[in-house]
Amino acid sequence: MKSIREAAEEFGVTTRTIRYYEELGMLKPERTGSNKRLFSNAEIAKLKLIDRGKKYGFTLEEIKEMVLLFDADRSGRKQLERTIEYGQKQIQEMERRIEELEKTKQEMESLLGEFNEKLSKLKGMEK
Amino acid sequence: MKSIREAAEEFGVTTRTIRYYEELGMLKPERTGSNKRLFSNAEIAKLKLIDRGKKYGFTLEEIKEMVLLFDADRSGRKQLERTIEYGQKQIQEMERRIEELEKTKQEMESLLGEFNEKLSKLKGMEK
DNA sequence: CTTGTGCTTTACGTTAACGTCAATGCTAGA
DNA sequence: TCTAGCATTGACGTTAACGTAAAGCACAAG
Repeated sequence: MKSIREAAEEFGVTTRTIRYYEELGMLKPERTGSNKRLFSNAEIAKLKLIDRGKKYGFTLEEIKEMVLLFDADRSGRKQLERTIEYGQKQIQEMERRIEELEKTKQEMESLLGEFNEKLSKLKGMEK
Repeated sequence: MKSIREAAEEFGVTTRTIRYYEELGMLKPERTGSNKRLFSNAEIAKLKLIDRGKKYGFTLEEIKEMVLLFDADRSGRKQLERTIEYGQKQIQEMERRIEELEKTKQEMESLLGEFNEKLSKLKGMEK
């Protein structure tokens, strides 16, 4: 069980940020007797998901949907099926993004290739 | 040469958005005699880069740096070297993001694997 | 010629994702 | 017991990335 400060430092965010995520319903930390937040392993795992999600440009609303996969009441079969279906959509979206990233990366690499050629020519000329 | 409207429609954004990118110095379209914007292939290529960049969460400021690789005055050797160096950094950053995306994707896949097991058990029980 | 349609700039409005500040409360240590 | 250092909940401020509205210019159709 970690305090809000420990959790915040682990992910390089402020405590305000963590409280904000709670406001949005993404986190549900327990409380101590004196009303202070306590973060279990499960809540820390959700923070990890949020951290990653932000880095590649999902909105908090989109991330929330993912996070809820960890929270969902999976007791019923119907609920379980819906969760799986939604999860698969998320995975497809990630695959799409990976492809686009690689496409752009390749474009930049070929652009840099051209620049390198130009540079070689310049080097050849100056001797 | 495309009009601002054609360019906007090609990327599913408004004309306001395109003017905003110009405000930020990311685009420099030519003008007609009556002061209307005209987008060459090079400007459209930059818009393509912006479009991609946004999709995986680079800020416009970050994207601007990339776009400037296309614009840079590459006449001098020093300038060319700097451009190449910067481009390589951008590529590394993309590689980092691709790795993270794949890591998260795998985590979600294993989570979904667990759910599928649970679902199988439920199905087994109900018969 | 004027009416409509689309472009122009200028300027203020909006939303997400926090930052910052104020007022208050617990609690460990001098 | 008092105070320093954390936590708490409001509440208002800020920035990026546009949206929206106003006022005017250009030009093709009727």
